[in-house]
Amino acid sequence: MKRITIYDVAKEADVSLATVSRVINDSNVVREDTRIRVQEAIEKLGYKPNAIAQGLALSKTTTVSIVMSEKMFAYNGKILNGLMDVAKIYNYNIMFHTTSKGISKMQDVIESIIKSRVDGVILFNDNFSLEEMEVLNEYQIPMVVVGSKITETKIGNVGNVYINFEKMAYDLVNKYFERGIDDISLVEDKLNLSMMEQLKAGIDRAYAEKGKVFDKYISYDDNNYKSSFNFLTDYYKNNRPSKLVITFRDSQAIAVLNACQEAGYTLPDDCELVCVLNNKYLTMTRPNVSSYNIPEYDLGAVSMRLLTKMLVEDDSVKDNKDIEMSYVFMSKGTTK
Amino acid sequence: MKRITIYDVAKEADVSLATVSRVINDSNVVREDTRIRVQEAIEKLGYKPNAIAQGLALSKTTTVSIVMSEKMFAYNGKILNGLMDVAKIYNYNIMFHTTSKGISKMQDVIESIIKSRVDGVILFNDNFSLEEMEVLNEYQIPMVVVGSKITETKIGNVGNVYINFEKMAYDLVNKYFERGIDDISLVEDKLNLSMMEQLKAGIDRAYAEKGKVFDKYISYDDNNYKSSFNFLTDYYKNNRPSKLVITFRDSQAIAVLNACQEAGYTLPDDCELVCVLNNKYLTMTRPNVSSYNIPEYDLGAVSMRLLTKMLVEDDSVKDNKDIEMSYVFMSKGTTK
DNA sequence: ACCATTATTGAAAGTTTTTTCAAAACAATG
DNA sequence: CATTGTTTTGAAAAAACTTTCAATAATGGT
Repeated sequence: MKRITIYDVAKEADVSLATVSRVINDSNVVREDTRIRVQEAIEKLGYKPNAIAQGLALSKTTTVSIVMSEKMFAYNGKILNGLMDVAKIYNYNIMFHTTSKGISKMQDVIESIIKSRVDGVILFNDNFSLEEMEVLNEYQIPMVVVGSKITETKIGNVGNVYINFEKMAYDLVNKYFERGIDDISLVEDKLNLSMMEQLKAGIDRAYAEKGKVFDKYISYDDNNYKSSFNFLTDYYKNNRPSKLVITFRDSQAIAVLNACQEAGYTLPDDCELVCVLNNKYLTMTRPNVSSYNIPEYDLGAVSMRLLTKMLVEDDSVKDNKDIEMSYVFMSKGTTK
Repeated sequence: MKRITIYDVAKEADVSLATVSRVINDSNVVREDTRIRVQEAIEKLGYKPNAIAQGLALSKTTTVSIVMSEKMFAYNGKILNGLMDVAKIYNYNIMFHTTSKGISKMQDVIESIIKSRVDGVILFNDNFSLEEMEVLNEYQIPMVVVGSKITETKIGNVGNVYINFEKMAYDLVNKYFERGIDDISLVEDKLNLSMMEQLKAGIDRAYAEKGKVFDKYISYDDNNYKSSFNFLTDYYKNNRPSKLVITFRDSQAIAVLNACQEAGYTLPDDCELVCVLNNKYLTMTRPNVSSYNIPEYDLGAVSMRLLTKMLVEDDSVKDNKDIEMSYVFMSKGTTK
């Protein structure tokens, strides 16, 4: 079965391909009656423009790449929905890439991004490096980094839509300082390095201002909940929990909650608990876990919108490529 | 900055483009010393083949589309990982599409799939219809449907990798029948229609064989956990829970669990609870919720592998396009 | 009815690759 | 060294579109 092309439509409508091309691209120079004739031919033959050929002719694929680490995948459903929705609005296709730990994996992804000639890319700020961004930049591919703040803004055409985790942690710690509490611990997370670093930085800054140094990290191999729970239960049977425990992800928070309870403590009286990333599971525990409501959908939507603007070189983004998103603390059952 | 093309490489290496094309495609007809010369030129200029032009020349994009409903997105992290991993192995790019409820949304996705000339598509069996598959089929696009069993196998080139939910429910109900229990209820789920239908069918079949008819559906608007929980708490304060409650998703199971406990019942003594889809959150409750361990990653991996075989018209798939995946029941704390 | 505009169309070149077919280079044989 | 047979290479066509520029058609004004 031969695919029908623009030639077939041209012949059917008895016009040249130039004219057919004009009608599929909504050019306004074509006369009304011929437009109709062409449209009928398109309809009759069931013609669908070949995006590949268009891409070649225009050097433009109306496709953007999204790349994130395999691990973070599960946590970003809503961000992805935001990204997808606005991509749809602006008629961009999504090419999806995941990176895994292996050394050259991000290299492979970059390779395929370059070969695919996508118009732009959205990077999740978890496990890629500066050099990798620079490669993309050499190829003039606009990109936006979503998640946390990027430190190097030197590199060309890159936007950044982020949550200020440093400030979040700084403010949180200070709030407890004001209540006279400085017995705080942080559950480490190896999944999202950059965000974690920023949280730590914020805590450190708060402590430093009081002339103290923060060092209460609770660190363990948290590959699965059960082992985390066991580790923590053990831990809390031997150590009194801090007055405030900060975790990054829901499963860590729930592990802390359950382990504390297992060890005979009650929250929030013996120990307060704050989870950075909010999600629905934190409302299913008893008590519910306090957390930050981060506008995940918006993070995605705003990122993609920013990218679409960058792609058409909208002047309004020239100096507005850094967008800090706000968040709100949701006090639930594990904080006073 | 001009993108460098195969011409530039040809000139640099002082050969024709045909030769350059041969070396990038690993053709074995090129002499060793010229191959090296060309490779050096490629290296020197940093040439990356234009996948779009290749796509046009070959009528082959080495890209496959994955389409799933926006709602189901969050539940399919592992399946997607499976899909991505094997796509990477076979060097396919992934185009990602989500469909939302609106009437024409799936139409839009199909439109863009056809225009993109992807080589194949993976469909999640949630909210698309037979007609939509037929459109894809008209364009000769091989597809595999992943998730639950498809009823119509009439349509051409489609594979199916699935869990037999009908049998799962049938067996489960019978197991309880054997124990003399027939007071069973099912929490309805509006998200994943096809899988839900199959569960119902299995339950119905088991009841029918006993000359009974099943009608204990617990149905409510479960858009968020809180409202589900409130509804169910209310419900269980006025109605004794069935001896067995079956739910589809984790959040439903947890809502039932918490609501029952809230209403003063203990599990599994007053009520047993089985959740069809297993995930880590079901091990964070007390007691842990019994569920079926479904090989999600494998569902994805097997589906993609099947598709890659279909794409090269591997004979071994000719009559093996239906693959039923196994699952195992994990008895945890909510069943005896 | 004629000229000057303006609107509409088509021919042809350009986009970057693969592939076929013929030509050129090389090797082997008598 | 001539001839045959293989390898290796290049010219040109093909893939399906967009766009520029020139040509033609339509319109308005006189």
